[in-house]
Amino acid sequence: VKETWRDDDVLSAWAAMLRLHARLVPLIDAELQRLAGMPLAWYDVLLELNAAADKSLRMFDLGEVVVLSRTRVSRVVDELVQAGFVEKVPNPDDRRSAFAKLTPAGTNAFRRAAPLYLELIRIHFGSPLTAGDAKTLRRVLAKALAAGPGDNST
Amino acid sequence: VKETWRDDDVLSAWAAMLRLHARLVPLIDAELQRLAGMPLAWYDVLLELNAAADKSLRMFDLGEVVVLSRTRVSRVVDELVQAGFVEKVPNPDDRRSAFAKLTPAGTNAFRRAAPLYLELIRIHFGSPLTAGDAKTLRRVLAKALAAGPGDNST
DNA sequence: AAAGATTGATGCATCAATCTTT
DNA sequence: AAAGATTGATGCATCAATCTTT
Repeated sequence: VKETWRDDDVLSAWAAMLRLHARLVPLIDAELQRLAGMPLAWYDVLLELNAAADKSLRMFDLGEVVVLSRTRVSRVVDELVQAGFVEKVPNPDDRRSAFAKLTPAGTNAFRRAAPLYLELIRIHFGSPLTAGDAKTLRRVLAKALAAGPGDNST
Repeated sequence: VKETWRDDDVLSAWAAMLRLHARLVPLIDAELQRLAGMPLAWYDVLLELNAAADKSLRMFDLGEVVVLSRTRVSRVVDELVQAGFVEKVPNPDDRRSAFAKLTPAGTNAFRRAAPLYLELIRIHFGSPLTAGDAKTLRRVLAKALAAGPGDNST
């Protein structure tokens, strides 16, 4: 194995990421629940739908873009439909599939939650970092991420 | 709120971390299971016990140091006792508490698993990164982590 | 009463099976 | 048969209650 970096750095970075994630995700989730009345999974779906053309996405595509398993997306969208934030729209071009589409209530809920979410990330994740740290972190994590699928493990 | 960094960078870094974690952790866990016959949670506990003085740690301290909830530690250590990798040792100084201690079999299991684990981290996490990337990532994540508890949210 | 730890009950995420349409 | 999606069953993680010792 040819190595271009020291093992220690890669390993420590990995360990630090695991610990940081384990601390921050439950914290942010609980705080978002408290302040905005919705879990992180809801926010994630609302965010992606809000950014999408026509505020709607096929269930399949939503599964690709969101940090949830494709199966989980079905459950979460169900919850959001119950809450009145999303509606299911049949796809006229392919009747196997369906769109999830943000309702006006869903758009409002997202707009109310967004600044609270941003504030939580700033405080809990961003505040110990300098401008350069944040920029660098973004760049390196994006690079690691880009190497991703197309990944043929095994 | 005084800001020293651009929101975009912090937010993108956060999103990238969520996505990278969501992709890598299940992958590493499955691969470690396949190659070494143990889940990540076992490895984590074995690693910490192996590094500890006398290869043993109070359950409480193990909970602090490991990426698992204190409750979960009880379950995982139970599994490891069943597997013969860990034994429970009463604490003579305080009979409320107990030590988890690595058995010789546990030490061997850890020694066999460690190079496989390292290789998985190198391949899936480290390979897209340069030496500088890894070093920087380590530094910045460690900084974010250090800011952590002592954290008075709410 | 608080610290250290475990455990029954619950809730959440995933897997495999299933359904419909292409 | 494969694509898109859902759902019943299962397995894992957490919460709250509990137990023992300090």
